[in-house]
Order: sequence, then structure tokens, then C-alpha cells
Amino acid sequence: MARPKEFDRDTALSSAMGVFWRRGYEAASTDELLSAMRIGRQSMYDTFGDKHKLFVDSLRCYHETNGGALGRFAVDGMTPMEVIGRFLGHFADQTVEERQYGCMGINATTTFGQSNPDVTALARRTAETSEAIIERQVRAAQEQGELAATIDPRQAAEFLYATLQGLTVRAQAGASDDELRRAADFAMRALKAMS
Amino acid sequence: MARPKEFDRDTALSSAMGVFWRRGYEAASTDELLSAMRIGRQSMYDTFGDKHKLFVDSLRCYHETNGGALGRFAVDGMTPMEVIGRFLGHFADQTVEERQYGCMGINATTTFGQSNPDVTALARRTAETSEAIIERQVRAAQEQGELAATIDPRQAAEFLYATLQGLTVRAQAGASDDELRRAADFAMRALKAMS
DNA sequence: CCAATTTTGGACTGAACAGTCCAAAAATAC
DNA sequence: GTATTTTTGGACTGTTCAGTCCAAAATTGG
Repeated sequence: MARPKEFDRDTALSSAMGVFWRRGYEAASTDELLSAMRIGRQSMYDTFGDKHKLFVDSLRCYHETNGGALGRFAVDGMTPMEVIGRFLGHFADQTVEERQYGCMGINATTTFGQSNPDVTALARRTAETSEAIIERQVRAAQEQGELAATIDPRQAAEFLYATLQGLTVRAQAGASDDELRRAADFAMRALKAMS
Repeated sequence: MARPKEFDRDTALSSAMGVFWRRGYEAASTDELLSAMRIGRQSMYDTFGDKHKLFVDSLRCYHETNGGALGRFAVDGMTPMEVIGRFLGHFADQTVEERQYGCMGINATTTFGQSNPDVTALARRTAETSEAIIERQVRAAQEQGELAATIDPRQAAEFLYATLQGLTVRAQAGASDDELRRAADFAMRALKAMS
């Protein structure tokens, strides 16, 4: 057999993801990507094809490592409604830097719209994953009597996910801690008030 | 005196805005902008400075022509809550094309984050304008007894604006009519349930 | 009708870009 | 140790980009 690759594909991909996330598709030059990935030009083209394929793979990597991020907000001892509250309120725990990079999925959506099938499909998968995680907490909240049983869990999850995306954009735009917290609190209070 | 400009500045700017809105900052080449604006290269540089200044001016133009767009949703004979319902539900009236271009302000935010002071300031102004329009309708709804007087109008407006931004992103990502309508309905029902 | 001033558009420039090519190095299998 | 295969990195390429330059055209004031 022949010489093995010196680098780990997933590690390099993760580095590329970071660059695309922070800089966006166009602003991320191949040179910048290669420096961050710590691999040679040819290795990148051999392994990933071209810049656009690398981006799609990076977005897939983001989906896999961060798409289930909501799931990690659930900590032992928290009630389902407390978990949902953290979904909406987690911006308070973020640094200014983290906020301003926003969500790579949203950034990809606003950059490519639906012009790219791969990006659209990945965005859809991320949305489905996230909504499923939220829906599970809504159902749990209903089972524990924290939330009215008459609420449609799927609809509630779609609403909460849209609100979460909105808060992400507001945070990226530089909204204050107070505004973000107030909007999240309001959403939670409105949810609890429903019957 | 001397020869007057052959083109109208605002008309040209409006055309540039359309290109930046649809294509994004980087993807909009100067050639594409000039074709759309129907002016020569030199005229653009003389009048607007450079591409980035043209973008900021375009964003300002967007703010001026579309920032108050929410205000136009209010039609005679509608109750304040019906108007708010249209804020959140207007996506149903949009074409697929309109949806996928999203909101130029959000697109600018996800492209530039807070790295550009002019963009940040304009995004902030647009947010303030929109929230003020929403807040006015919330107060009106309270005065007419459609909404509990105990609700803080500003907080409600912040919440509704974040939700609206989220729905815009969901629409841009290709969410179905049904999902958009359900999420908007849910938000309205939650709002009405509050005391 | 002429002088002054500005617009205009096409040619040009230098830089940056994504992507290719190729020779040398490295690692395995035998 | 050698043949084979693959990686590697740097040089290279053609294109595209934002922005500049300049000469000709156009318009107004007198």
C-alpha cells in the first residue's frame, strides 16, 4: 500500500467549519482555510473536491456537532420548562464573540437562500432535528403538568424554534442582554399562559 | 454651470439596493450593479464613492423604503390585534421569490455581524423603527381591550419583533406555508392568553 | 457660438482569487 | 533495500474583481 494521510480529515474539516462560520462563504479564502486546516492546497482539493464542496461538508459537520446542541442544554434536575427556558435564554451565557458569529445554519441560509440544494437540504435537516428536540421537551412539560395538555406540541415546537432563530439574529445584530432576556422571558410567560 | 447628471441618484440607488438584496454583498459584482443601475462605472464611483459605501447607502435606502413597511400593514377597519396578526402572518401573501430573498437587514447582519459600524447602526435603527411600530399597535390593542393591560408594551414588541425575524429566516430557509402560518397563529394565541 | 465644466464610457491596472500542475518526499509491501 | 503508490507543497495559470485613468461628448452660461 501507499503513504497514509498525515492529517485527520475530521479535524481539518472542523477547522474549516470554524473559518466558514466566522467569516462566511465568500470572505473565507482558500489560503485562510488552508492555514486554519493546517494542510496543503493539494491535500484539500484531493480530499474535499473544491471550495463549495468543502463548505457543504463544513455545514454538515456543523449540523452534526452543533445541530444537537439544544439537546445538551438539558441538565439533570431541570424541569422540561426550565430546559425550554434555557433554549431561549442561553444567549446570556454566551460571550459577545459567540453571539456575533450567530448560527452557521442561519448564515448559510441568508447567504444562499434556496439557490443551493445541498445547503437547503442541510438547513431543513437541522430545523427538523432542533424542532424534534424542542417538541420532546414540550411533551415532557405536558406530562409533568407544567404546560396545558391542549397545546399541540409540534406547533409549539415550530413556534419556539422560529423565536429561537429570531433571538439568534437579534443577538448577532447586537441586541442588549436585557432585550434578549426580556424577549425570551416574555415568550416563556406567553407559553405558560396558554390553555 | 456644467452638464447635469443624466440619471437620478435615488432611482439608481434603488436599483443597486435590489441587486444587493437579492445577491448579497460579495456576490453582487460592480458590473452587475452598474447594469442594474444603468449608469457608467465612473458615474457610480463619482456619486457613491466605492462599493462598500454604495452598499451602506443601499441599506439606508432599504431602511427608508422598507423599514416602515410594517406600518403599511395597518389597513382601515382592522383592529390592532388583526394588524399584529398580519405582521406575523404576512408571509402567506408573499411569493416564493420574495420569501427567499428574506430581509436585507437580516442578510446584512448575518454577513457583517457587528464588524461594520455603519451596518450595525443601520440595523439598530431599523430594529428601533420596527419595534416602535409594533409597540404602537400593542398599546392600541390594550386601549381597545383586546390585550391585557398588564402586559408591558415594549417587552411585547421586542418579543414580537424577534419572532418576526425568526419567521423571516424560516421562510427564507424554505419552511412551508403551513409551518409559517401555524407558528404565527401560535404566537398570536399565546399573546392573547397572557394576563 | 464659444468657453468652462462636468459627465460619460471604455480601456486599463494591479491584486486576489479558485483551481491545476508537477517534481520531490515519504511511507508501505514485498 | 527497492519498487510502488500516495501525499505534499510550491510554483503556476487564467479569470475576475474593485477601482483608476483619460479622452471625447454633452450641457450650460454668457
